[in-house]
Amino acid sequence: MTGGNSMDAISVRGLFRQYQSYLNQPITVKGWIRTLRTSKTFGFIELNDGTFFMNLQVVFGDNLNNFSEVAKLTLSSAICVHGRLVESTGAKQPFELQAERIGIENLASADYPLQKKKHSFEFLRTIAHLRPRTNTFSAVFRVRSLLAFAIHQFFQERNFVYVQTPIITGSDCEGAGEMFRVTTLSFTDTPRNAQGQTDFSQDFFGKETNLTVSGQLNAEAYCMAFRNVYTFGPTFRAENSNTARHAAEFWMIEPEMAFAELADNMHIAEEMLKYLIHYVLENAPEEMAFFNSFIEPSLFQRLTNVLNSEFGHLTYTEAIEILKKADVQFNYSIDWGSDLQTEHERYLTEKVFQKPVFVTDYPKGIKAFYMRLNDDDKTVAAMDLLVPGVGEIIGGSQREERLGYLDKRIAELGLDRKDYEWYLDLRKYGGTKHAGFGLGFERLIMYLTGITNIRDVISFPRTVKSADF
RNA sequence: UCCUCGAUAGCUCAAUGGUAGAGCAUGCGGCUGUUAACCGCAGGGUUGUAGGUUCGAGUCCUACUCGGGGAGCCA
Repeated sequence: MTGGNSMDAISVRGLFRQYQSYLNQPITVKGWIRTLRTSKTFGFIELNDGTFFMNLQVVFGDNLNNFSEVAKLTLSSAICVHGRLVESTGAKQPFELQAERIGIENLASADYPLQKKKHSFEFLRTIAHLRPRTNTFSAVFRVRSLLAFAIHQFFQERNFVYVQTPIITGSDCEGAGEMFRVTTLSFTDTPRNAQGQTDFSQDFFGKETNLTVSGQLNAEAYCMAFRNVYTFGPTFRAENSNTARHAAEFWMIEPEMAFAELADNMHIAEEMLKYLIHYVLENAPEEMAFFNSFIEPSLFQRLTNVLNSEFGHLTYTEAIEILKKADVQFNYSIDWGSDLQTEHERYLTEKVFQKPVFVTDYPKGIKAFYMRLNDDDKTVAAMDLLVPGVGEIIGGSQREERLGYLDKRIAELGLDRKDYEWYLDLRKYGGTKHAGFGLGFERLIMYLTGITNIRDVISFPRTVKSADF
């Protein structure tokens, strides 16, 4: 075989998964030097080939024709090792590669910024192009990849149809936050209409367009054709949010189910979260063990607790009663009608329930227009899933399927009915009960890994005042 | 956007208003089984930026920039 790809080399993952079958065999491995230790006539290399979280220990001696060169290899140099796999006498690994030839593919510059020590997450963010080579980020991004796959698998197993909704949206009616404008108009010579305003009729799409803040409304259209659908894609919010839980660009999963009510919605959300926890524990045991040891010491306990317990349920009104009786001094007052503050949510999920908890039936005044009005005429069939540590990880609702009610709600809020014509059509033509929710993909990763800053679960994070790399 | 803390060597951090240091990393040397190896020596600085106070500023004051934590908004 020609070329230098991994096709003709054994993967470190393969070795770790079944090293017995390679013992005392000659093998070739290609990878990067994570760390190297030498003595006068021998040395050790910890080699990472990208396929596995753990490193392969390579032992080399002065029988190598380029021993002195190898002994001076810098961290992150790329090498090709040919040798024999043997059982290790060291305590920390069951096997090691006794090198017979080491080819040097690239000698890394000595000023390689990652050292054999712990680095702060803040520093690593400044070298986001190199940080995937660290243990932590190697673990985070392999888990992220597995979770993305698991989400598809979860929904596909249940015959949900994956819908790719548009990233550029022409409707300004999604109401989920500030939007990023998409335009080809000149900023120095902006076309104006008779009123002196920007003339978007001359823009690329002939109208004002933005990056999507949610695929939900589009997903509802496909829901009414395929019954159960989900979206999984990037989402953009131009909010000036400076927190560890917000990014300007993030990924969201939005299932939407026809003939479903709020209870079905919560049921699938709980089932999904448990499925995903189970999946990563099963398929990324080394990575999860690393998180449990170095990122959040009680991670396994917490996740096991989630797997083994029923999620809590309470209505917004019940939550208000609990908070009023709470033996805690809150900074924000508790009044029926105002939204729950972070401190309230944390109290509920971390102190009262100590597990994920659904809060349902919020006052209509603090929720979106499309949520289904309850019979009390005061609350809507909304649900937020609060989890310890991260806060709100899921927000969803049963949608208002009754044309008259939706019409009335749009009028009440002073929205322009014209903008919702197609959305109202969905009710006109066979509209059924339906429900769905949005899951923040990064918040999910944070919850399952114990990483506390969203910037550390996105490859190249985009946040306020920061779009490097 | 608000509150709060911070910015000193490549990294992590010290330094009563009075000569800017250490550990790690890097370079060189030593070491026959290491595990963030170990031991010795060396190089490495416009103390975030711009002003100000002072005989003298890393240190005090003002503004700005960037970053951490918290809040709002949300996923």
